[in-house]
Amino acid sequence: MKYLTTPIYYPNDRPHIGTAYTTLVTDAVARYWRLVGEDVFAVTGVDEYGLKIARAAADRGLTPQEWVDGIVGTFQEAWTLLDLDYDDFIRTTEDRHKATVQPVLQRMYDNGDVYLGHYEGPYCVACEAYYADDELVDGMCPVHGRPVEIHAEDNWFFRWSRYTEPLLAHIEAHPDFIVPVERRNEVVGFLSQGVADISMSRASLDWGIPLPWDESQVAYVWFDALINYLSAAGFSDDPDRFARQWPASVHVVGKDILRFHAALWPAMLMSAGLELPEQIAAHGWLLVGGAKMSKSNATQIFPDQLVETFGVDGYRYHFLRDVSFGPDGNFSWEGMVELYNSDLANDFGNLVNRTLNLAERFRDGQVPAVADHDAAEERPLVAAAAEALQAMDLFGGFRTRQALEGVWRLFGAANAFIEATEPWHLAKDPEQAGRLDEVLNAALEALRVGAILTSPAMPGTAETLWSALGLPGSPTDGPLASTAVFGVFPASTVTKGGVLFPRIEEE
RNA sequence: CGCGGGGUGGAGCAGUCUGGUAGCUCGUCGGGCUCAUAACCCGAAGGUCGCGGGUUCAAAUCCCGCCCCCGCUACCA
Repeated sequence: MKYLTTPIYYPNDRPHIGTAYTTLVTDAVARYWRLVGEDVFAVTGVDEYGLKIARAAADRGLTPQEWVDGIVGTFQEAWTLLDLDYDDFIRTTEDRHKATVQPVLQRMYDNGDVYLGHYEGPYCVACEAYYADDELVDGMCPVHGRPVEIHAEDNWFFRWSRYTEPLLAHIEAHPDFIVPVERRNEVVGFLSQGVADISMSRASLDWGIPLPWDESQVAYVWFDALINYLSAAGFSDDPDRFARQWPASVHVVGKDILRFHAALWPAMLMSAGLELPEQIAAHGWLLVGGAKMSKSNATQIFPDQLVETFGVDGYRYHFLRDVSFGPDGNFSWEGMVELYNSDLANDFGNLVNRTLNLAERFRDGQVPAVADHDAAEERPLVAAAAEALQAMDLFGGFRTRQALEGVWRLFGAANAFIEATEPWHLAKDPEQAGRLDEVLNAALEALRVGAILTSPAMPGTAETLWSALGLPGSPTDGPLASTAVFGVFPASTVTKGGVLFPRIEEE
């Protein structure tokens, strides 16, 4: 059982390519596990409580619920646009979530990890937030440059400090708990400095989930948001499923929320007496022009702007292939065009086109099955297929880039194979008819395997290719280990169809 | 200040944890092919792996020091 999660996103704007990246990687990895034959449950959703949502709604004269109801659809539409599949979409305003948060927080309370404390400090009315003294700029709010007021409120605090050592021990004992390793080091460094207890409630806000022991306060957003992973696993409404599904296999997150997931969330779970997730996988940012995307500088890019030109699978391939999971990645239009033309139009698309064209032109689309593929010229192709299959394992470790590089080596081998065997010459010699059949069959077989191996990254294209090859079923039927092995392409009727990835010519 | 990340042929990156002929994509140059989306295949040139020291038979990789860039404040994955 593989239970994968994305963060639940803050629905105060439509998702940009960074938000989409997290969801895309999770989707591709989930598809990989399904292809392997694993039972998979993948969840995404939205985080609807908190100050910022309340403010955004108030700015528009709406209730928070009205506001989030209106915007949550833009997330689901974006995920649909990108062919991102999920088994559940959780909203923190749902009853099942409240029914999870309250008992979990109560367990933390009962465990003696919660106490009433006093929160006092500089407060910016415009931000509706407290600041630390050293965050102020000349005594003013760092955001608004306005004077701050000293506010005070009594809040409930979580004894985060109590879990510093147990967390470090857990990380030590589980090397893959936080990946990649540089992110793990970051968390270890953070914890080693010692953590302070953290305020877990807000008295001044009513847009949230009330604490069960003090209904005058609502849970601070992170203390309700993180618990979504339990809610979605069926904690409150499906105990049987919860028993199978928890702990989560992996929480996929961006590096900015790593600490909450790798340091706070496990502490909460320890306090509540629940198992820790097996892994937190944190990726870097997509930079634009070498800098973090920002709304204020209008450098945010949205998926639909790219899908228009590159198509859904062009989009998916680009981010899975061009970006390494751990470090920050640079996005540029020019780079995307280059990769698309090189990998999709030239290597893969053209291979499909030329292979199907050969089959149609010389065999009317009817290529017979042949005995086997042990001719000397076939061997590199067969080997490349086996290596590509092996490379797929890298998906499990989020190394989508390396996995796809491996798959592309199969396409390279197939292009070289066609070059080496020269079927267009074989076709001119009637005595070579049998050899031509073998060659075409092997080339088609490479495409069949390729369709399966590309399906986690490019599900639509994989299906299209599968149909063009005249094959029954679906490339995702799996399990991978038995379907994606080089054999003898079955007798079928292949049809050339249209060009999969038309070249993009820049003006 | 401190914490974290990064500095690898023209461009973008991998490799660093687990030292051992420096790898990939694009670009450039030369050749081949003509089934194909001016695509494909083969070959070549091009790097003192930020700088200086150290450990080692051997360092991009481990250790020490230094320089430069980015994040740690906002929108925000």
